[in-house]
Amino acid sequence: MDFNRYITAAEFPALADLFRMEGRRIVLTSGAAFARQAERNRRCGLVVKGAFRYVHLTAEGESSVVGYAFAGEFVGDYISMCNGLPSWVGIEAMCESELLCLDNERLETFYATDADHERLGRHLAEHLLAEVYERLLQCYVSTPQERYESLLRRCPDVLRLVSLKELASYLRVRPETLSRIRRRIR
Amino acid sequence: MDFNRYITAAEFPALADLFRMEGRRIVLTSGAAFARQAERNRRCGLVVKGAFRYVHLTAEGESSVVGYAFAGEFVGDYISMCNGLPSWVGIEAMCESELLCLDNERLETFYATDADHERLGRHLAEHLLAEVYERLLQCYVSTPQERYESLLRRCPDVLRLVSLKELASYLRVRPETLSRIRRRIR
DNA sequence: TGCATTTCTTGATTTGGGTCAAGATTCGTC
DNA sequence: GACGAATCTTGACCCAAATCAAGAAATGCA
Repeated sequence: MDFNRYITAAEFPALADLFRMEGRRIVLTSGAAFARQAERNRRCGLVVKGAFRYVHLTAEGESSVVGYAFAGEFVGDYISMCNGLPSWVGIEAMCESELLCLDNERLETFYATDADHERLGRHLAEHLLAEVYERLLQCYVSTPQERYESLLRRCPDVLRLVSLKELASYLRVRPETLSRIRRRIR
Repeated sequence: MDFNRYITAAEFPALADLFRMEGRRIVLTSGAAFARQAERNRRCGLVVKGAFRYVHLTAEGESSVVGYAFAGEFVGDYISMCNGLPSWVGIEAMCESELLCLDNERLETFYATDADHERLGRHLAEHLLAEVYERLLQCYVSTPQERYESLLRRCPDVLRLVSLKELASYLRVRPETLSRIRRRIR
C-alpha cells in the first residue's frame, strides 16, 4: 500500500497466480472508486495496469491520502476485508487502471484448502503488519521534512506520479508547508 | 499492545493454552527488561500478573511509550519476532510481573503441526494489523486532545495505572501540554 | 491559441504546542 | 512525621506549521 514497501506479486507468487487464474478482470476509468469509505469492502485485486490511491475523509470533509498501490501490487482494504467492518478509506483509480479481482470468500476458501495456503495468508498479514507498524513509529519520531526526504529516497520519481498538493496530504502537512520544505532543501 | 484493543488470551484460547502448557514461567521485577530495543527478540509471553510498557528511544535520547500489555494479554514485539530484525522498541515490566514465555521456534512448530494452527496464526496477525492500522489512521486525523479523550473513554482508569508524564509520552505531547489539555476540559 | 481552472509559490499573520522556569503537590523513604 | 525527589501545574516566551491572501505557473479544454 505504501510507496515502496508495497505488497508485490513477486513477493507472493502463489497468491498472484491465484489472481491470474481466477481473478475477474476489471477496468476502471480515472477517478473511479474500487472501494468506498464507510462501506464493507470484501474484495481485493492485483493491479495489472495503472495506479490507485487510498483516501481517508474526516467528518469535517478533510481528505488525506494515506497510501498507494501500483501495477504488480495488491490493492484493497485488507483490514475491512478480514474483519468485515466498514472501511476507513476509499480506494480510487488515479488513471485508467486494470486489475484482477477476487472476493474475500474465494480467498478464504483458498486459505482453507491447504496448511501452506494458511501460512501464506499469515505471512501476508505479517508483512502488512510490519509496514503499517513502521509507518506508525514514524509518526512518533519524524518531522515533515524527514518524512519528505525519506519518501524521496525510497521513491525518487514520486513527483512525477502525484501532485505536490496530494503529496502534502500524504505527508500530513499543508501544501504551503511542503512548498517551503522544498525551498529549504534546494 | 494497546490500552483497550490488546490481544487477549480470551480471544485466542488455543494459543493461550499452548502458553499455559509449555510456556516457561518468568518473573520480572519492576523496571526489568523483557526485550531490548535494537536487539532481536524472538520470544513472546502471556502476562499472568503485572503490566508491561513498550518504549521507543530515539537517537536523541527521547523516549516514547508506544503501548502496554496487561495481565491476560500477550506481550512481545511480534514484528521483530516474525521477521527476525532488531526490535524498534524495548519492553519493560511496570511492576513485579509474571509471564509464561515461548520462543518463536516453538510458535512456528505449533503453527506447522496443523492447518487450524496456521489459521490461528493468520487471525492473530490480522487482528494485530487491524489495531496498528487504526492507530496509524489516528495519527492522520486526531489532535492531542481528541487522543486523550478517546483514550479515557476506552480505559477510564488509565490514570490510576500510569503517571501523567508517561501518558503524555503515549499521546505524543509534552507533560505541560497534557496538563493544559486537562485544565481545558475541566 | 486563448481562456478558465487548478496547482504552486510566496508573504503576512495566527496559533498550538514546545521550551524554559518557578512553584505546588505527591510520593517514597528513612 | 520530615525530608528529598519526582511529578504536576502554571506562566512567559518561542517556534514551526496552519491559515489567510494574492499572484505566478501549469494544465485542461474549447
